[in-house]
Amino acid sequence: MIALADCNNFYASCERVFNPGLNNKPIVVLSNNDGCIIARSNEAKDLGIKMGEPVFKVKHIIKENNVYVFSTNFALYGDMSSRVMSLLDSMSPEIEIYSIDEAFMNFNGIKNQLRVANHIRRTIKKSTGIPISIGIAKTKTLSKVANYIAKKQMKRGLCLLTGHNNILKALKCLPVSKIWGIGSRYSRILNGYNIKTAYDFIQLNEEWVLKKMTIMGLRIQKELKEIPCFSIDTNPSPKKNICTSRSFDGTVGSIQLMQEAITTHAVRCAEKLRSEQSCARYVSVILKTNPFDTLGEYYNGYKSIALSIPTNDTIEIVHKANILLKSMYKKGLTYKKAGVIVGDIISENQVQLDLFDTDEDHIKRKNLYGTLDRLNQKLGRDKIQILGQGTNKRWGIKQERVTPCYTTQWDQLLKVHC
DNA sequence: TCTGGGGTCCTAGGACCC
DNA sequence: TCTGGGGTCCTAGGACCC
Repeated sequence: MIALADCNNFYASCERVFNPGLNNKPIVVLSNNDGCIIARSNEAKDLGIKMGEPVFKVKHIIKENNVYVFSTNFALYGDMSSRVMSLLDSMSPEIEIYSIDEAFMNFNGIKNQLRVANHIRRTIKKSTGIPISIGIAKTKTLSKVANYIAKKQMKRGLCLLTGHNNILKALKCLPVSKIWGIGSRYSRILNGYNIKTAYDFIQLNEEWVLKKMTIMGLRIQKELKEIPCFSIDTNPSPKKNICTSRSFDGTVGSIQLMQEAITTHAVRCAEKLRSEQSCARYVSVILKTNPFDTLGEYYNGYKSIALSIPTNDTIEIVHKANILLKSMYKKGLTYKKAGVIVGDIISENQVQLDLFDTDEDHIKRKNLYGTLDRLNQKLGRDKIQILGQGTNKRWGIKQERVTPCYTTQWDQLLKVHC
């Protein structure tokens, strides 16, 4: 059995912890630049304020009802999250932290599951001030359903969803759009076939689901039919890419301002890489014009570039990001959003060393063979050899292929090579 | 006037190799 | 000169989540 613990209205609840006078009052938390609503207390939900709605559309509701408005404070939310998660961890044999405010717990073999869940709930509330709901069921997707019921019906924030008939009954009341993994797009498609509820969805032919909704859709369907397809991942794999991006407070046209933004984001990416003790093999820059400006040209640029060596070095990442920016930037356009992605992330102490170069003259200048000699000397063994030349398919550049080399002496290698 | 940020997974199709 | 198919890697884009 799987239990899903989900903090209620997490960001709003965090603000309340430090200001109990806000209890029972409507609260909203806003996104960057105070543009969108990203969290609401129950009172704010009751006023009809929707998730993700732009603030200007609900300004009148906020004013008329004295809704308390907060800008995001991610340092606070992150800290509160760690406290909640470490408590959950201490009370459960296995947990998977799924997001800032959610965790799956392995409840296999636990007797009196509702009583245990209730104990967890009360402990979290007492120790952190954060209210949580817990849904328990046989699969992850069903535990999501159980959690939805726990919140909806205010059953003390608990729901144990077992028994075939009970499950079917619950699925009959659940709109397809509320199923975990089925978003607005698939909901619209399913509704078009008159599939309105989760119950309707599980009646569908499996081949049809596979064809229309890929393997993910089929797994979701099986999970709703009590066949587990997603297991608890207690040791999540490291990130595959890291992104830092922001919308501007308005639009930006000048290349200088864009460079400042890209540089800031690139620096942040490098910091995140180092804090994870990782290196990235490519840098991407994203530029977006204002998608709501129907008159302007919509340009969603996305480009990548190989780094000569996997790196987490700030200077190198900033440099590459700015080169990309210059190649993508179009004069005359104004941009609404800019970002930097670093990807193909590998662990810092398990670096596969490839030597790339963009043209043969450059290789000669850098004296690749000399570099290799020094590298091999440094490593204390004659291990890295040039295997041949070729065009790197991924990046479309000429490349000297060398023996892959896994090393923990990353700092030294960088110093020697650069 | 004002519309979030940070991720993951899957697939189709092209390029390339043998 | 023309012709083939399977496997794999890679990219772009779509869909989703919180």
